[in-house]
Amino acid sequence: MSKHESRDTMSKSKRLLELMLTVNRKRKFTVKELALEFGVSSRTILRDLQELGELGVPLYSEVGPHGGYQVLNERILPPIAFTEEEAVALFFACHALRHYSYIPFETEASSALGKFYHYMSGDVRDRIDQMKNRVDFVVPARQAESPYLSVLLEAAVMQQTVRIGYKSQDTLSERNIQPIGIYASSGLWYCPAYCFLRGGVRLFRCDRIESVKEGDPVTKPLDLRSIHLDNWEDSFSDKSPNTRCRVQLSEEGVRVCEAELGRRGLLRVREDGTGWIDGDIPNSEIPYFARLFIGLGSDAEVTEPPELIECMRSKLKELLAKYDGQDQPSSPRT
Amino acid sequence: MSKHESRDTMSKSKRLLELMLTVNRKRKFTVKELALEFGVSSRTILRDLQELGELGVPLYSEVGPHGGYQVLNERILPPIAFTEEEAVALFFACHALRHYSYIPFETEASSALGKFYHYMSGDVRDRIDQMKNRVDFVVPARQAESPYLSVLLEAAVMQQTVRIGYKSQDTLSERNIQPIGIYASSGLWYCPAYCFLRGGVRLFRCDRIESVKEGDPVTKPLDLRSIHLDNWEDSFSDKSPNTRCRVQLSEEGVRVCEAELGRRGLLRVREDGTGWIDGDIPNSEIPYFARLFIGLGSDAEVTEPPELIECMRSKLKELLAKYDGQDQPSSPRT
DNA sequence: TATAATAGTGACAAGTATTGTCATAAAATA
DNA sequence: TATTTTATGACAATACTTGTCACTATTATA
Repeated sequence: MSKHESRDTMSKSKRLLELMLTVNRKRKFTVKELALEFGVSSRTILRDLQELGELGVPLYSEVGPHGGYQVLNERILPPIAFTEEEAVALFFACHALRHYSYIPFETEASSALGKFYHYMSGDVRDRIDQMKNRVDFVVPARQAESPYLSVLLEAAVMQQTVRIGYKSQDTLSERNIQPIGIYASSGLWYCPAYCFLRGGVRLFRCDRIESVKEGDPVTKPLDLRSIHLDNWEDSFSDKSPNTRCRVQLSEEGVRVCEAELGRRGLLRVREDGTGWIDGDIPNSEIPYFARLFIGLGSDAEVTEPPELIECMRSKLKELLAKYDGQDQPSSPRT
Repeated sequence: MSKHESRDTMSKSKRLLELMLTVNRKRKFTVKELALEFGVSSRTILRDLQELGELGVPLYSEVGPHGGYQVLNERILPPIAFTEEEAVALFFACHALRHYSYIPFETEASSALGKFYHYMSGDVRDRIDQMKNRVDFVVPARQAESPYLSVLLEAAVMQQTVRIGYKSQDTLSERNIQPIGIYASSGLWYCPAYCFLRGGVRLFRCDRIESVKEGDPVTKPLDLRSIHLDNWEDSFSDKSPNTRCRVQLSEEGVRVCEAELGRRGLLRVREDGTGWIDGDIPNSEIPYFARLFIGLGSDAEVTEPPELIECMRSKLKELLAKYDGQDQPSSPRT
């Protein structure tokens, strides 16, 4: 049963196009195979393949048993109809990626970008040239080193465990984890993962991962296929002791908190743009929140918990002591 | 002089491919025109065009003088060879755009994304499916409204002036500006522009632009073609009174400051990851910097200017008063 | 080493598709 | 109405495509 309409009465041009799609679907194939599928002789397929090669499809062949044709490395995308707006959007999406010094794809997107650009028709290209340095998506310039992104992503996709060396507050520890995924936020890469050391889901900062080895063969991977970036937080932070936290926020406060803890689902926003935080936070994060709300100044008003307020108070005192009654630093750095 | 090699001895298949490119370059054309260009008869071109139509190129024709063929709306990109890695990178670049609720392109990138996805061969698609919710580029979730992005961008590209209503610190003012470009940073859109009211380059936050009208016909556009996103800061902040600012930063402090003021060129980084700030800041921004460095706590150590330290001190005292000796808010909000 | 599987080339005849020409129609425009 | 343009049909000449056959070369494997 042929998937293609009337493959027996197909014109050469159409056959070539279909052939292009077919050889890209199956990367490896023999002449006879295609001849049967298309209902033409092997000789014809051979001629067609040669023509495809001249047209730019990178074909490679090997003779002998288990030999055959292969599409080298690259795939040909069939002709795609893009509107001008779409092409432009696509271009700038890729363009934005150039800000990331570390991305989990081995090939740089810039080569794809170049091809795209090269094949676009004249006036779209002109438009892009004009817009090129008039619109941008900025991410923080210098980013912490994260050389293991592709390994972590691969492990997440393949449901495998890896053994990482992780530096948290000057403590270097080694543990088996099974990554759930990776994401970039404010210039840093994060990796939520099941941690076999702690027996639960934890969030790791990729720049603090100092080494990645193959997973311990003893620790069997779990089935975490149903846990991914959109829902991993449900399985997170249920273990450590929590405290209820409530904070009133001004419009500006809402904006900052969205940037900082958008993914945690603690934040509620009123219609007028102001909002509040109400939810449980792990005790271990109290210092982090204290710093956040101090930075917000009058745009945040913490009402709970007392521990957080106390922590803020002590930090404030410390800072005040540092800057009070002096215009020179108390302990200059080297 | 034909751009194409041996157009007179071209096989039909090749001619069709070239034709596809040609009709997409010139969006409007007549049959006779193409016949001459390709060195074949009009009848042949007519037949070819019909075939192109059947192959999916959206052609439209009108008879009569000034009639002719048109490619409707969409462009066909010629077949492009992408490596698997490239295709994946391209996909995720577009995927990342979905976080932006406001982008300056009228068409959503998602439609381009859909087409891309649709035409990709099976196993690349599988790979993308598996990676889809395992890797992400996060930008702050809810973003301030910025409905005028495309107008501003258009004005920047076209070197035109626009008249905006701008809200800065509760003051609503109207002024003519000539946009230099737009960029997104930490969830907000910014628009550097020449401000005819202030007579210099200023930075505007797009969510504070309340209205955009056509530029005043009296204010003639300047030639700002040589000024764009990569260099506009050179023409910026030379007018307002500045003060030298010096701050020592820990590793963490460097990271935050890079995110906040990466584009200003004030920041220097040492090899060990720590760094310092040394440069002129406008006096008007002292409150902003005060808040920033208070938020950084012990990760920042301000040494200059005294005004900034004084500002921080007063803010600290205010905050301390707010949170001192109370566990309930002093003035609960409604 | 022999065998089978595979690509690759060349020649040729039969068949098929492509092309140009001519005729004609229809629509739009000036 | 004359002109420009798309659009369609018929037909013959030509060019291309295809299958078959014969043959070579390479490689893995029995």
